[in-house]
Amino acid sequence: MRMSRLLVRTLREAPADAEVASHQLLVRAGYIRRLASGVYTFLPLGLRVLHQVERVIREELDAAGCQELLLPALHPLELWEQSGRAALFGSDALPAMTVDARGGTFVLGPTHEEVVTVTVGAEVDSYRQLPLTVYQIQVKFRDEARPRFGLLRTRELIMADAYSFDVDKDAMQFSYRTVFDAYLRIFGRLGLDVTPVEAESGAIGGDVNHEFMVPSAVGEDEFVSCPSCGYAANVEAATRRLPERVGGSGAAPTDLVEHHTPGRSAIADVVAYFGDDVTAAAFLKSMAVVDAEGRPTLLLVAGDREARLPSGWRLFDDADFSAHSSLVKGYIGPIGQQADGIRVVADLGVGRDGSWVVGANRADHHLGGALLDRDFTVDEWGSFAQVVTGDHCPRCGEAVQLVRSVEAAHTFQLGYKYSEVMPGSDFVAEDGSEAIFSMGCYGLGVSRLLAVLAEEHHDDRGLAWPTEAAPFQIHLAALGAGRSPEVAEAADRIYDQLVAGGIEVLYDDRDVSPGVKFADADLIGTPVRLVVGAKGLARGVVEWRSRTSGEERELPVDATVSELVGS
RNA sequence: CGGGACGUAGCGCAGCUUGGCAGCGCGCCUGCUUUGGGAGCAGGAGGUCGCGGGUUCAAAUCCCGCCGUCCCGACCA
Repeated sequence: MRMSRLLVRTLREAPADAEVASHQLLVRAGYIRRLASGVYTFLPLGLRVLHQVERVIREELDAAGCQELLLPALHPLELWEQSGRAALFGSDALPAMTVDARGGTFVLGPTHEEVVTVTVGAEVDSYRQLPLTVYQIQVKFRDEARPRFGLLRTRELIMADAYSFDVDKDAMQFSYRTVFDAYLRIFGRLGLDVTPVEAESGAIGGDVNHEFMVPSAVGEDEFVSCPSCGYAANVEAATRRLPERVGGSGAAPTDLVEHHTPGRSAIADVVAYFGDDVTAAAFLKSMAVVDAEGRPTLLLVAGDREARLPSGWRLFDDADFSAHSSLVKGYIGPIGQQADGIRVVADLGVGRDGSWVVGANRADHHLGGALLDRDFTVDEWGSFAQVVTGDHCPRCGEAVQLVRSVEAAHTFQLGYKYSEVMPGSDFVAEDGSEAIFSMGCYGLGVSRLLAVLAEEHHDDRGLAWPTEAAPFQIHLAALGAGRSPEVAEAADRIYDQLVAGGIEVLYDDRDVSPGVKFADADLIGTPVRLVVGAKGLARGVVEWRSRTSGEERELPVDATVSELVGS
């Protein structure tokens, strides 16, 4: 590609709406442009990187035995009603993406489990056709409340999503592992340091699932990592263990004392009421929730910890509160809850010795001196506090640390979640009985990967793409070609021969000063820069330079092409 | 959805407090000179000052409403 013809304009300054390095550089180097908040155009350079990433994905998924297809981006709303997710997505997200057209109401597809299940279900009638894993690379739409950081969090995004169909759970787990491994190879080839972590499944559903995390300061996720045993889990799913108890505190039992605490329902406010002698750790945070089975539950966590709501649990809404008069919003406490049919579950940390300050279940009042087992009881113990750095690994007990990261992919063992609700998911099993698919699904954020790659591979001068993702392999710059026919002739010849040799070359044939060419080459970030100039030509060489390492070599003019094409 | 900030030429910004000819740098066009790390000189084009309303002799500037954009939080398939 001759740069004089390429649709690219590099910017010396980043636009004011770009906050993080990846966003600034992708815009400055002319890869992307914003059309609306969270909606981006891929200019030719950006599209080339996108195609490179897609190529790696296709090669690895194809090699793993997956088949590519393309599902519609527009889904009949009925499909979402059949799966029950139209309601699950709530009152705003899905309706915001519905389109009324002649022929019905459609949804701008946010994800494709429903469509793929009915599609494959219509084609597969026998176990002989299984196992089967299909994938697509497709645009998805999400009613993103807050688009952020350029391509990292958008309302329209490109995703590679695979779906496996198997005869039973064991076979599904084998397929899961196959795609899982393919994803690891994809990230490896793209030069990304990825950690698979245990995660919550959210609205996709299913049992076992993993997020593929790339550690990054701009990440919106955090995962818990154990340097000792390798345990890794999203903070939303991570659990901890308490160290062995060495003995009771010996603290004397205290009396239950009522305190008048009007308007102080937040822990920090109550702590302020008590002053310096009591810390947040002495308060019992009591949250009214509905657990995954729909049971009204009181969740207890020490006041200095954040609670972690397991998947499927939700906070009380106003209707729940009016149905349970024993729970007074803002002044909830555990005392006597079982009598009102409320199950009490507590984080392990609540098992410590000593007294607690608790809500009095009476407006504007708290109780001090509450003791476990004397004043309140716990029906079930677990790890319900959000894990923090220094907590103990649930597997090996060593101290864990938190790692900020970007979620690059998410894989799920769905099992029968979709096949039992979507029509056509049945097939005849080997023994002649009727069975339904055991499924897995695997999403990889393709457009987001551009941001992650740019974030991880850049310096203060610009981007520095890994070879597999680079828009071009070689950036060829001719210096002063306008006043030196020899330079122009040599550069043209090298360009033609490199292209003939199958190498993707960006040829800077523009009539601009050397400084501009060097600066643009650094900004655009092609792995190798070749410079043809009068200086080098006089000594019979062209200059080779690595964008990432800065290494420089001189190649004989006549051997340049053969050396580069050969390697 | 809650909190905050911003909106002036393609990009980055000043001007607004105290109302009075719409500016600067980069980029763009023409010419000449220059040419190994974002060149110099000369000339030029480009604006509904986000939109609507109000106050005023006069509004980029003051007031009201709306829209858009970014940041923090909530949410996140």
